[in-house]
Amino acid sequence: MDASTQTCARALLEITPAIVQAIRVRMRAARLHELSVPQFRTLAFIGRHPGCSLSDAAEFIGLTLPSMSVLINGLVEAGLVLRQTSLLDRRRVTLNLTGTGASVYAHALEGTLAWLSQQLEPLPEADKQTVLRAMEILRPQFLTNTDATPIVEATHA
Amino acid sequence: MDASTQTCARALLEITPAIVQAIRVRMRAARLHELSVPQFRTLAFIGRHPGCSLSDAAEFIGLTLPSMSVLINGLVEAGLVLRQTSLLDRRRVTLNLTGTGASVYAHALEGTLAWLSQQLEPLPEADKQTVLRAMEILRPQFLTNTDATPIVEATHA
DNA sequence: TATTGTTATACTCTATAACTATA
DNA sequence: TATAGTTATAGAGTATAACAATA
Repeated sequence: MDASTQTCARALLEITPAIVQAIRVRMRAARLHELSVPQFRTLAFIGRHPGCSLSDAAEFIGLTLPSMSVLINGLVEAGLVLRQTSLLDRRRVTLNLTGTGASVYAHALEGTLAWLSQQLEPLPEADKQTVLRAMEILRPQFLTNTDATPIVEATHA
Repeated sequence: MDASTQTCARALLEITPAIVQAIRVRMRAARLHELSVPQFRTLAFIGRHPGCSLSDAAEFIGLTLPSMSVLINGLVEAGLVLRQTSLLDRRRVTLNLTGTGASVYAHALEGTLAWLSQQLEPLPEADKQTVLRAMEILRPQFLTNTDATPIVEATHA
């Protein structure tokens, strides 16, 4: 293991949790949309993968199946997600955003992006490009399965 | 707000929570060191700022004072942190790592870094440099007060 | 028998509100 | 009166274990 890898890992371990904590604090403060970070990420995933299963979401988000089941339950009760038994395999569940879910997600995304953009705005253009490239580099290392889910039974009610 | 800022913000919002979730899962799986991500970050902060107060830690980590009080309580009970009343201002509390705390932190850091390095190792050298530079760019935007705490009453028992 | 998901239970994390002690 | 911290209480998030339904 070379030195640059270690240095890079150490920087990631120090900085990324601070960024996420800042996002969490901000999302909690903005009472407009009552979403936790995992709920937000789950809505995003379902939006990108209409008709996905519970397991798909759990694997992508990094939660156990029971935890995701509970999380989804909350989103269903809040009217943001539609959960239906799959017609092809009655063991499976089919997840879609409701109209409300899509708009709540869009609203939360907009608000969080606006705040995050404010934080980044003072940076020189070159720095923003560097950050963007870094994220693109890291994406495949940490986001598995981004587009592997078959799009079936999408209703997007 | 220009487009590159928005794009950059969107990428950060998508990728960093996934990285942190992966770190969380990994830290939980490695039962060697029973530390949550906030506990780990708090130990790191106290290690870098011996003799810091509860408020210092709370502000840096991004928790409320009661939440940090509870978190510290857990670390004290686990024998990782020494909490003493300040001699200069008896309202304040002075935090230091115990010997156990320092070694538990070092061990957790080592284990997590080893895993994280494995994830990064396949990347080309140039990409690692880009990621490292991105983290250095983001550090001052999201890590307040990194070195502002006066180092007093450090015992490091 | 294997797979998908849910329920039961418990523990951690975190917040707000109310309080104590010190300045 | 203001500040530093704790305690009380409650709610959300997550895990493991046990279960039910379907393939």
